Amino acid sequence: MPPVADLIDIRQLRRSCASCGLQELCLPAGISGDDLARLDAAVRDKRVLERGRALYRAGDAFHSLFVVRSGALKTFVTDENATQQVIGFHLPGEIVGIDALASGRHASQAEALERTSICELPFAQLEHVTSEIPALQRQLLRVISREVVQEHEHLVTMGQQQAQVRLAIFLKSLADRYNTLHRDGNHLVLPMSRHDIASYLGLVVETVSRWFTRFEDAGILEVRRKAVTILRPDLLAQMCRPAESDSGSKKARHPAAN
Amino acid sequence: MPPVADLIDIRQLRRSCASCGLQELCLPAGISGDDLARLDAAVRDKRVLERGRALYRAGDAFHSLFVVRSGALKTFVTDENATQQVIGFHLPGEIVGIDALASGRHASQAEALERTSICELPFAQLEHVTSEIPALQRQLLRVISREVVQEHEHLVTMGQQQAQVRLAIFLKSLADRYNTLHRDGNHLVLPMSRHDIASYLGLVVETVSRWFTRFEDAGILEVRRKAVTILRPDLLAQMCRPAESDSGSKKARHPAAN
DNA sequence: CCGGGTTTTTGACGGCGGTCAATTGCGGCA
DNA sequence: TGCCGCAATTGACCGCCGTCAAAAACCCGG
Repeated sequence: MPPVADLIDIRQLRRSCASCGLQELCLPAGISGDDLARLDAAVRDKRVLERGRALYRAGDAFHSLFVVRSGALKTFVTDENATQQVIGFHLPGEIVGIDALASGRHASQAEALERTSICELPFAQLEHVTSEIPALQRQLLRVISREVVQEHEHLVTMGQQQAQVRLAIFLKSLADRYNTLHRDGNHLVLPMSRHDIASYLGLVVETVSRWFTRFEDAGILEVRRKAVTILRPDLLAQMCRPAESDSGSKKARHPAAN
Repeated sequence: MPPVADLIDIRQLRRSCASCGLQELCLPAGISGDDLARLDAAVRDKRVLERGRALYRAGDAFHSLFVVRSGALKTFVTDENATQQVIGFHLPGEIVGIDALASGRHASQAEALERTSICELPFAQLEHVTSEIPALQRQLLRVISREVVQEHEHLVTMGQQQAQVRLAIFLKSLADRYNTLHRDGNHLVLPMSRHDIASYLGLVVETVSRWFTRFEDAGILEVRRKAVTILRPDLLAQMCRPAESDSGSKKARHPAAN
C-alpha cells in the first residue's frame, strides 16, 4: 500500500507559496512567476504552534502579519478581571495581526486551538515586496477586507439575534469556510471549547450546551463533544434567520426602523 | 469686527490635503512636499452629503474609499426584514468602504447623520499613488487598522457587557474621539438617533432611553435630547467596567476562563 | 401660534438567557 | 486499570431587558 499519509505530510512541509494549497485564498492569489518568488523570499520560516501556545500577546511589539497555513487560531482580548472575549476563529488562509498596525503593538492575543502551522510575513519585507508588485498590494488589502467583512457579520450576529440563531450562524459559517477549504463542511471537528464558542457568541457556556442538545433533539445535528455532524443543512440554514415572519412576529427584536 | 465665521468657512472649503485640519489623523500623516501633492491629485472632489443621504448602498460596485472630513456617518446592513443593524459611526478622519475591497461590492450602506463632507479616494488612483510612496502605503494600512481596532472594541462591548456598561462605553468612546479632534468631549451633540444608538449597542431604544435617564438621575450626565453633557467623567469611566469586583460579584457574566 | 407626525420617554409585564449547583463524561497519568 | 481534574451537560431559579402600550416632548410647515 502506498504511503498516502506520507505524501500529504510532504506537501504540508513544503515551504514555497507556489506549492501551497492555499494559493487561491491567500496572498499569492493572482500572482505568479517572478513575483511569486519575490513574495516567497519575504515569507519567513513557517512556524508550528502546539495547542494552547500563543502566537503573540496583547502589548507585544508588532513585527509581522501571520497567515494560518493549517490548524486553527483564536484571537481574544483579556480585560482586567482576566475575562477573555474571543474576537475570532481563524482557519487556513486567514490573516491575523492587522489590529497591531495602528499602534505598533498587538491589541489582542492569538493562540493555537490545535497544532497549527503559520506563515510569518515580516512587515518590513512585506511592505517592500508589495510596493514593487501592485497586484500583491491589492491582494493584501483584499485579504484584510475579507477579515473586516467577517467581523461585520459577527457584529450583526451579536447585535440582534437570539441565542439559537447565533449558534446556527456560527455553525453555518464554519461549515461554509470548511467547504471553501475543500473539506467536508457537514462533518465538523470543532477545535475550540464550548467556552470559546460561548465567548465568541456573547453567551455563557451553559446556553451553548443547551442549544447543541436541542439542535440534536430536533434532528438537525449529531453532537458528540467536539465532533458535530450536520444532518439537516436545510434546517440549520432556516435557523439562521430570526423567527418566521408571520405578520407581527413576536420574536423580531428590532422592528424595522422608520 | 473681523468676519471670524467667514475665515472658518474658507478653511472648510479648501481642497488640498496640505491645508486640511485632519492631516494628523488622516492619510497625509507623515507625508509632505511632493508626495503630498501627488496624493492631492488622487483625491477627487470633496462631496457634501445632506443628512439622511447615502454615500453608498449595499451591492453598489466598489470604486472608492471615503474619508469623513466633517460631520458624521453611520454604516449599517439591512436584513431581509428591513431591519437595520448599525455597524459603526464615523467621525472626521475616519475611513469607510474597506469592506467592499474583498468582493468588489459594498456590503453595507453608509449614510450621513448630519451635513457631512467627504473626501473621495478613487481606488485605482489611490493604488497608483501608494505604490509610489511607501510611507503612504503604510499610513493607509494604519488607518485601516484603526478601524479594525475600533470594531474589536465594539465586539467586546457587545459580547459581554450589561446595557448600562455598553452605553457608558459608547459615550466614553465618543468623548475620546471628540477630544482627539480637539473638540470638547464633555459636551456632546449626538448626531445619531436613540434608535441608531440602540442598534449599534445591540439593545432596543427603550433600554437606551432608560439608561440615559438613570445616568442623569445619578448625576453623571445632563441629557437634553441630542445634547449630552458629561458632568462626572470619573463616574462615567467607572461605569465602563463591569460590576465592582467584590469577591464573587453577581454580575460578572463571563467568569475567567481556565 | 397651532396641528400632525416623529422621536423619546415612561410604565407594566413576561420570557430568554444568565447564575448557581450538581452530575456526567472524557482524557491523562501513574 | 483506577483515580483525578477539567470540560460539558442538565436542572432550578430569577433578573435584566425585550415587548407592548401610551404619554410626553419635539420638530416643522402653514
